[in-house]
Amino acid sequence: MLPRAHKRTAASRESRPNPRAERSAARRDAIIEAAFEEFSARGFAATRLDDVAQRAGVAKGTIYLHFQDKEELFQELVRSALGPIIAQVELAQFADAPLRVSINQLAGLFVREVLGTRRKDIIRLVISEGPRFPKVAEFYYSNIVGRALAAMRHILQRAVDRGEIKNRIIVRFPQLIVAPGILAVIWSGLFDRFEELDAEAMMQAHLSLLFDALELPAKKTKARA
Amino acid sequence: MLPRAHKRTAASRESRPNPRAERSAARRDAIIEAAFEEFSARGFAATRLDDVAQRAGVAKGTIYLHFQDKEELFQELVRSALGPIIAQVELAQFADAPLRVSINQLAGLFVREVLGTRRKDIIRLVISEGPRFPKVAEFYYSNIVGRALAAMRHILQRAVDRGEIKNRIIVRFPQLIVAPGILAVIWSGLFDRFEELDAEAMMQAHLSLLFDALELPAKKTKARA
DNA sequence: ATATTATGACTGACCAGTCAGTCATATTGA
DNA sequence: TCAATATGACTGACTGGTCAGTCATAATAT
Repeated sequence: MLPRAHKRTAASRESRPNPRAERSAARRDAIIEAAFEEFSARGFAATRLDDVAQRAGVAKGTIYLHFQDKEELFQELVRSALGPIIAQVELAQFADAPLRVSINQLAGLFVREVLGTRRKDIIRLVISEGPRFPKVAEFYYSNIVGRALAAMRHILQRAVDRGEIKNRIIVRFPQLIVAPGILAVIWSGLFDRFEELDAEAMMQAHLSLLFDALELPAKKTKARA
Repeated sequence: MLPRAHKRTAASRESRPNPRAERSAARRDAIIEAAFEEFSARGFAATRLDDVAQRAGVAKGTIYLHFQDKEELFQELVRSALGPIIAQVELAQFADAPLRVSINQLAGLFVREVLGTRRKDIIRLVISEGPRFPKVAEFYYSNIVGRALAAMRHILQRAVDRGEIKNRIIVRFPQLIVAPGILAVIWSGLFDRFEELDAEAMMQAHLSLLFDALELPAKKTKARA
């Protein structure tokens, strides 16, 4: 929910720089920011709202003025982090560019806006906690994953129609395009201290291999028992 | 509480030598099995050892006869689930087979022994909880991920040497081979109810595309700002 | 008999969520 | 303009419940 910009009474004065509502919104943001740090570091169950409050410089009760309960705080955190990129996700499909350009654009968006920011920690959170928070999983699927897949299918189908690519299997599994990105997100949290992984270079290599393969005619599938 | 049923009636004893050690081991296994169910469903922090005990048909104190504490139980759970496949991981590299055969073998191992079993839930657990349990992450890296990567690099390097593949970028990023498998593990927990994903078919498609691409000569990399 | 293993009631720490009270700011009225 | 009054955002001590880990006691095996 985005109940920002409350009632603005009739003669809404635009001059006032610091009305109550503004202060209040700032606190809400501070709480979400603090919740992000704590939830990322400890996971949902192990996070103490006392710590969130302290980090936000706020009393615990204040959290409950802005959020129903711990779970709603978590959901709002995910919403507010992912909301801003939702629009961008669907943009790529409308540009009538060649396949490589369109896909590189989407991949670039992912590398820049997710892997390159703390949003990757949000993705990790969704992966970790999502199964226990149907609302979060649904929001994430409806607003990000589902749309991104649809956009990619659209782009890919167009490329097939144009004859840019010969192998249509990728239209069935557009997930293959982003899989290394997901792996990179997971890797960064788990294994970076054992072995560094250059996510952008890997993504680059991946797309380059993939495009090469897609331009070849599809082979017959081997029958499998 | 569930049926206790622990009073081995005098008659039952003559059949086999049921030494204490055997009974004890069986209980340990039951506890680990129960812990698996509970940890998978709720995550580490939200799992109650009371529930684990009940599910295992054991009193809570019994858990502490086998494991130091909750964390050790969790670690042992991961160990015991992943242990059996460690050996297999390194086997593939010694067979002197063509690339496609070797890699398909590894991929088959993954699909069969991980995606096809409840081990995928263990992987999910490691992904979710690993960042907060360095011991688990390290065990997983040292015994599974690291070895698998090394084995794959070995196989791939040999294929390069033989001229089976022309593009050596994959030697640098063998992660690209398994990325869709990881995505499938995550997908199954989060999004299966919105959109089914045929992991094996996707893996098949992926490897087929990848092999095709690898047989082509590498192109020049585009310089990037 | 007695050593080993199992039990489950118990303890103490911990923490989400509450609510009576405070106080800075806004509104009103003269 | 500036008390007097109203508002509601904010506070933090408190409650009720939960749960990891303990240990005195009981069951069982040898």
